[in-house]
Amino acid sequence: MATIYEVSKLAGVSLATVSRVMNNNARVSDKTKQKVLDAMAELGYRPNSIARSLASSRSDSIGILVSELHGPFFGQMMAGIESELRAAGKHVIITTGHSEEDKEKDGIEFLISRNCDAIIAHVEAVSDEYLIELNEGKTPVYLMSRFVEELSEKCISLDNELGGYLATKAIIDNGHQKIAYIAGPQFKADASNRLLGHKRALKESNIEFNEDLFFIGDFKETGGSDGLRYLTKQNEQFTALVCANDEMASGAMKYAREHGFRLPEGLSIIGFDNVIFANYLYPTLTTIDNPVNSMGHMAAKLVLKDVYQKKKLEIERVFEPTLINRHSVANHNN
Amino acid sequence: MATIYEVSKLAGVSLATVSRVMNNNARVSDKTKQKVLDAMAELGYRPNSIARSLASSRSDSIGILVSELHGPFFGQMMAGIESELRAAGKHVIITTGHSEEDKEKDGIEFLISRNCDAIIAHVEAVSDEYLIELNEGKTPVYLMSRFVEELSEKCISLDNELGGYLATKAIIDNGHQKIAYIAGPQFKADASNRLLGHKRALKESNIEFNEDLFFIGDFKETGGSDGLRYLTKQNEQFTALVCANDEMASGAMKYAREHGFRLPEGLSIIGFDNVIFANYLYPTLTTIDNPVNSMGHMAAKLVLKDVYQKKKLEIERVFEPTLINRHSVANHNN
DNA sequence: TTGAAACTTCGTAAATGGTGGCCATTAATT
DNA sequence: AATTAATGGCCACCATTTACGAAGTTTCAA
Repeated sequence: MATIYEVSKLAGVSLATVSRVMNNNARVSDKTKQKVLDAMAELGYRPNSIARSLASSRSDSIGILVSELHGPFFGQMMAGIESELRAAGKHVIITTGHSEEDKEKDGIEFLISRNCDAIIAHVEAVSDEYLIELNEGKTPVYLMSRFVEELSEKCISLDNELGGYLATKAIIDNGHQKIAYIAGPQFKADASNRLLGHKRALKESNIEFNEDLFFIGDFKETGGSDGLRYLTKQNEQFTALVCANDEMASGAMKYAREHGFRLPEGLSIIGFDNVIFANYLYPTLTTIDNPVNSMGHMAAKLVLKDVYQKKKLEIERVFEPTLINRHSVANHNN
Repeated sequence: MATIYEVSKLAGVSLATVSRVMNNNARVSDKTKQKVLDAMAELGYRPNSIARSLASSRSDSIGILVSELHGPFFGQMMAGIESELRAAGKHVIITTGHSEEDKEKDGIEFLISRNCDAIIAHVEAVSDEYLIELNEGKTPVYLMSRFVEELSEKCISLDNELGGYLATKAIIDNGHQKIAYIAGPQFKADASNRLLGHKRALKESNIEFNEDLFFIGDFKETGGSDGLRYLTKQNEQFTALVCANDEMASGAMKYAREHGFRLPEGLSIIGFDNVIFANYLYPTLTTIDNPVNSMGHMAAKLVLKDVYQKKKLEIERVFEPTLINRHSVANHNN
């Protein structure tokens, strides 16, 4: 690969001038500029971004840490971040944390060691303290779907409590009283906040929270099927099932259909997240919209504003979930 | 952040010795080694992988280029690659090409400029010639889901023609004769090969390919719904619809249900890819399994073998698709 | 017992491919 | 002639790797 040195030689200018042309941060006459560009083209020169980054301690790349690379949730999130940043000429370096503390830390340290200009992380296993300390380092860290008081300026989050409330409220408004709940892993803040919202909605309608109608799943399809199997064995009737995410809802729907429930007449189900395929399930899934893609865009904008000094960007840090009515909830009123 | 220099000072040894301890590629006495390790721990030292990469022109990271970050297909692919590489202590840098030539090239050049030790790319828009030339550079490039004769050693691909054949064959075996086809964008090799397979199956059963029962979609849900709308307006009867991927199949199913088709009695639909949610559609989607996750693992193994000299890995370069029978195809025999 | 060969262990310094500050030089403008 | 714009030339610097070679230590045959 050609180096800047060869370019300068071919163009008959100095190293500094080539660097100036590349970064166009200093005045260079059009004529010399053209000579340099021609030389670059002729040599097929591509700046070595590693060397560049080492010398300037910038990298024009942003690290992203997600729990998993697959699944509709993270896909939408990454896509949102990437498209916004790419439009601004920045690149993205993605790695995973698998919701395990060690791996999350490892991933973050990798991103830091790659001189990322900023990190956007969706972390679930590391502590708030760790994140606070991390933020004192030279690489700013932004958090997706997590709210840490001390870092409130750097969090893009969803009001999960409100979402949990809206889901259960929608069920209650349709006349249900016996309501089961399949939660997500409680160490995840999203999951525990959704549960809080669920409890608030119950309380507001004077429905008692019933431990026998409660199951903690894994946020995957199996969590939904396992959960529903467990719940049906508790000798407690219920007409509706609130699932803490759509994947568990789809698992529950499948299990329900295979075990003779009529949907939604026999069992109403509501999900959370409004992932793409919620609209393709049968019956189409009533759920709570989680605007992850927009949140990804917003996180990227926040980085552009803070780190790259793009001034006039409007930042919105807390997103509100909304109810998406489809056909998986039956009306039991009248 | 502490540097190697500070570590060497604290440990009372030279820079080189610290480097040796880090890479343990040269003999260092246990005593000095311990001193160095202690100093590292005390300073919380983390090697700067950028500097390291510049000096050694290795990076222990592999570039991945996918078309999109979202969607079940790429998610599974990335996850497969990443988990295999991570287990080997390598990191992954992901970027996107959006199926556009410029962006794909840009992405590849970014990865090269980041000193990736290898690139695993799922590219659709760039030409074979470009890829061949690319491979003469110092960064080896591996191709996912694409077969280029000259680079056959570096391609992990699916026999899409066979898959296309199997799908249509399955439909024909169920007694269908009037078969519509919604293809993917024909500049994508996957899509055009699947179509070839479809035509082969038709020919084998002496069914003529009918232009009025053919639509080119975008590989997304809209492609399926738009396609089915178009097809129903052609005044040609058909009892089965072959879709070149599951997402279009789901779009078609939705459109069909909304327009009064009974599934699968009124219209049989088969997909391709066997993405996660195919199993959650209603009716569950009969489709062709595309083992992307395994292919991702295999691509990673290939890199480990070629680039990092892990010898005893078994490599399988061409994967065979298989038919997954579920409930979206009705039997019209007898 | 001894001394040279062989091997360990570790330091020095160059190299990696750029950035960016400073000052000097040259050319164009006023 | 003085000012200003457009370069060139130099050099320190970024954090690390790695050839080279200099000590120090072992081994072993004479």
